[in-house]
Amino acid sequence: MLKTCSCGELSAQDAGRTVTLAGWVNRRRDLGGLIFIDLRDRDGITQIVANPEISPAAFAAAGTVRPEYVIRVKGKVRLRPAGMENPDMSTGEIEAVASQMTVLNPAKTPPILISREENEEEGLRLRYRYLDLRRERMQRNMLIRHRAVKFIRDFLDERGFIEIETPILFKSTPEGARDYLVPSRVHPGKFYALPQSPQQLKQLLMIAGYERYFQIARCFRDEDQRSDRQPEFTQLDLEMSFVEREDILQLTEELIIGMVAHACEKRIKSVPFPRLSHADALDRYGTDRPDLRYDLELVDLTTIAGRSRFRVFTRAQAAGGVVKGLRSPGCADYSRKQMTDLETLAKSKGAKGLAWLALRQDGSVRSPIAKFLAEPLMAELMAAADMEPGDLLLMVAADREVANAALDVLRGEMARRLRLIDPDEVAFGWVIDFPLFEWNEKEARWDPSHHLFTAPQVHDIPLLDSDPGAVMSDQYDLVCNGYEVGGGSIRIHQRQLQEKVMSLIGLSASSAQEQFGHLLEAFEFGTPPHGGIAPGIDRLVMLLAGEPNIREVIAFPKSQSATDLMANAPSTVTPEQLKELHIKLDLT
RNA sequence: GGGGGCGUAGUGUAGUGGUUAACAUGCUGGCCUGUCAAGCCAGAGAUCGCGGGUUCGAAUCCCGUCGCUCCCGCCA
Repeated sequence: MLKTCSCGELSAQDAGRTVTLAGWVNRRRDLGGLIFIDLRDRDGITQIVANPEISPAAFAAAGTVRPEYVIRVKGKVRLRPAGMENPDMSTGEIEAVASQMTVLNPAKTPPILISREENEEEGLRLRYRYLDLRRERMQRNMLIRHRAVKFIRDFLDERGFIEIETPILFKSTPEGARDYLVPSRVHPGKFYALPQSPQQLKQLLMIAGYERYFQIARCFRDEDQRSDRQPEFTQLDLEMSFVEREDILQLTEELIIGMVAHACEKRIKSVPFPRLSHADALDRYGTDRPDLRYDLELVDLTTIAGRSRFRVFTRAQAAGGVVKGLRSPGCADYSRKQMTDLETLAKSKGAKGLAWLALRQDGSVRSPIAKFLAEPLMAELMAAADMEPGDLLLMVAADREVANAALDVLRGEMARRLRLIDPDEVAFGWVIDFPLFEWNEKEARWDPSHHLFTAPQVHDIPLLDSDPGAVMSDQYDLVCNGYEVGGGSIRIHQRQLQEKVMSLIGLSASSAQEQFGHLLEAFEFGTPPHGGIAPGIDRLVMLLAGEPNIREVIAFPKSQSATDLMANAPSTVTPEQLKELHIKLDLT
């Protein structure tokens, strides 16, 4: 090794040792007759002093180095002179006095400063990702990610799970998201698909008798990006045989609790994780992935509001829609501009407008729709929303979906404005009892609300024939801070039931056979009841690290248009490559 | 596919039709033996994303286009 110890490990106890350090010049402070260098490696920073009276050669070398030069320094560790300690540095009690200094490699002035963040355009950080990754923030995030994954592996290993790799080149199935395709050279006109998840493979591993499987699995989906979505992402994919829902929830909960304690400084708000049904989540929070860090629940005001003379309310009710409200404590004095901002937010989710009613401290009411509300009705509305003097009630009248979406975003906005969010806290919860199907208006058929391998709850199986929309599934989602961070289910393990679900979602017997024949066949060779879950590693680590998007916890993420700005991928290939793959381009 | 925001020295910003495009930071040089966002002095550094148009005159107005980003659609 070119170094005897790291820049982060030295402390007062090392005083007197002669050490060799190697790393990057973080900063240099040239005082003329004395030069200080903050030497950085992955482990930390140690201050180097170059003094011409101790080593003229090292002092001369120190004069030539610049930020990001890679250097090697031999020197004696000593306590800093009294009063010169730096309490802001973990190594601030000591410094290394250079007796030798070698430049291992000089560096051009980097386009971004490593030692400080300047809120650069993200494209620039991605183009020079190897420099961005040198920064403290990214090194910290990579470390949190490593610790989280290491904990997962150790935890599951102790519980008898084994990690098994599954293919990256697999089979396309038009269900679900768009596939990334890989052309086959030896089979002209045929394609592999990159897995959207190892779902089928892990079920086949259960059929194969492995009972407890997991994988830190890369998944690929060719859909448009969001701040919490990348074209390739990582899941903890796990599956168990002979389990019921409760077994998976318990195991996952224990895993997450340990991981949080192990990987970061966050506290978990509630243990055990609160559970709510899918229907409850929508009623109370307007979303199936509620942010449980704060209360602010929605109230359904449809029946009261429907008796008002306000046409927007009565029409919504008549059309089968809802009027739902959100009490905003202490916001009765909101200005017109503040109200307009909230209305703009509501409209961004499809609401036609935002009705509101403020109960002033003196008991008087301020509301643009006051003239449509008789006094007793107004009192009823306020009572239903638990209004106290000083509160503001925001109301959206629309179909249920739009009202929920608008109030969900308003709820988040009010929580920020009212500072109800503790940044050191993460709030996990379970959403359970999902409907097995959602009605697809456009295609006039049932879609699986999770995926087509999800088992219906046993007592609802008879409803598959009579009322598919009422069938509840054994699906469960893990949510955290308003993100879906994992989803799973008990799976179907019988061919007949699987075929029934396939036919209900409009899959013909022939295409079911073509796409899933291997799985259907396997079901007939002794398939144990099984189930599992797939927590999203990127989103979890993002929340543990307190980052606003998953790119900050991925070493080499893609841009929103799915490009790699550093390597410049995707890129063109040679005509020869295309010919081998039997591909002709049509770029019209 | 659609909507919003952003694009000006290496970096972050200011600059809403009129001299030589400003400030901070970084960079280069000089001075400086206890700095740690070191300090002081001097200096270099911008075809204002790109293309077209309007105008006597465009960083600024208009059209197009590219890139980054946020959102909708999409994401079993």
